Amino acid sequence: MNDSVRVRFAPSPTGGLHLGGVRTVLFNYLFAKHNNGKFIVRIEDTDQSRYVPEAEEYIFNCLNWVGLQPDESPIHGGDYGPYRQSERKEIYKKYAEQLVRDGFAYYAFDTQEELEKMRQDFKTTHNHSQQYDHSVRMKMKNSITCSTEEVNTWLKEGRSHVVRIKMPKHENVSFKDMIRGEVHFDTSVVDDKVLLKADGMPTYHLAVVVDDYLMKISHVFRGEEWLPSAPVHILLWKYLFGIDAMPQWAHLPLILGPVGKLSKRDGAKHGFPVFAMNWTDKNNSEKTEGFKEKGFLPEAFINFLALLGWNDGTEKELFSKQELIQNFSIDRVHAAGAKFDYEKAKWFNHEWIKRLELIELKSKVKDFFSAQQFEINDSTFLEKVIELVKDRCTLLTDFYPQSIFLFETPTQLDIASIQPKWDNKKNIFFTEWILQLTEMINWDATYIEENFKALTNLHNIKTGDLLLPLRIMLVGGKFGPPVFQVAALIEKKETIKRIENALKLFNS
RNA sequence: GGCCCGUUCGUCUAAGGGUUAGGACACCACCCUUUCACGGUGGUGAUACGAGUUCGAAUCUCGUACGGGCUACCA
Repeated sequence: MNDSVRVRFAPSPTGGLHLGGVRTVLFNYLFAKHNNGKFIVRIEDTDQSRYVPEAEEYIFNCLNWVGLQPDESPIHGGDYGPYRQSERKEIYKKYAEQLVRDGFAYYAFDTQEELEKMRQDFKTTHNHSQQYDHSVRMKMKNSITCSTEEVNTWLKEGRSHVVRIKMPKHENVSFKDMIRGEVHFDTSVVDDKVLLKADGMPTYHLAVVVDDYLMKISHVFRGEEWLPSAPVHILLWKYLFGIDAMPQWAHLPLILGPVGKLSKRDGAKHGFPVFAMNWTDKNNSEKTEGFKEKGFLPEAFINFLALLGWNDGTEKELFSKQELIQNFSIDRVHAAGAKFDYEKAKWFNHEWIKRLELIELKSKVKDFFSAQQFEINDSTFLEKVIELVKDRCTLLTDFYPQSIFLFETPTQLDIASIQPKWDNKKNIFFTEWILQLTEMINWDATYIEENFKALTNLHNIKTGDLLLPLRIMLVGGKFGPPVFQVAALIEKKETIKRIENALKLFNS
């Protein structure tokens, strides 16, 4: 449809990658791929105080895990680099100065203390926090209020200063959002945002406009939290590159937690992950659990994320990445925020565990066993195990408890649930069954079951009364696949061994 | 406080003037299952409120209420 589609995800390397961040990546990616366009990742590392060195690598690891690979990025290369804003510092400075020259921005020399004083002085019951805007601009220390000589001297002295945009008074700025339609702002209520900080780094507002222009970004998908600063960006586009060159905007609905915008805290409080992968905060060693380690499949993860704010208009809910690419369209993204539902997320995962190719599932299950210090070598056996238990596994972490007894003898038996009804009659039955099992030649589930039932008849005991004891003997608890299939899988020798051991325990 | 965005079952959503307001998750009941699940059938459950436009409004308009976001030399 359009081969000049270029979109970008622009994370700030300050910590773990949030659910909402991944959803933004997803919509960018799907839009790009649907339109044969390019998906770019740009690192917005302009805040030196919040910069976390490990975060960038972590972000790319997450993208790798979910399978949303960038076409261009600091590590994938590309023709529009550098892709880290810290490496583009000089570029922004040039544009900031151009804006000052053209009268769209100005130097401001106010110290932190002076800013604080201003906010206090102008604070009223009706104005919680006074902005640095047209109403106070003339009372502050900047290149509009001070003489040219003064300003030049300060500049020469290297006095600490920022560049601020000069918001026009009473101008209507509007643009067409792809999701929300026309959105209007009165520039009088927008403040004179800082464009270039005292350390020479740009703020987001300047950098985003400059880089989107230089990197030829055609469409911008970002979270709804950016909507209020859109007028600043629109004006910068107008001043710097012309409104015709401006990309199309789409402000994505927020992903909500139990109270407001979903946060890391919500996850900790309610026991669900919020980050894509495990993240450890180096400062306080605080660990935050990720969807990957929690046992989610990337297929399920992107599937439920896509359905948070988008649907294809049919009742279809299960989409592979390819299907998402094919069917995605921005006009089916809706405007209201979506509350994250962990139960539904788990349902998606369960569905994907059931439908994923055995080969792919196998290696993941193996990894989760390794995480429990248990190495699986017999791949064919593992396949049988997966087929047998996958219906009972919602998360990949469930495979271990749901099938470990197929690999090794259970150490803990739930004796309590059979003890009250255990008697010598049952003991005699099992003792005799062991003898029959020893003679058995056809070791398969149906055959074992038939044999078992025949013997219960002979002993005049209800089969149902013996099934649970057998299950506890072989599995250890009241769960798991059909008990004769368990016996078939663990083989004759092990079955007999487990019954013998359990018998000793039950009778003591 | 100001500005901006939003509002259909508890949750995710369909229905773009005419439907008994549909589906999915969760929940409940029954069936299947001599365990636990899967699966199957059915059920509870929603258009925030008030005006207007219209023969007819969940759908268009306005107001109110409520929810959310922003209001940093953070993104």
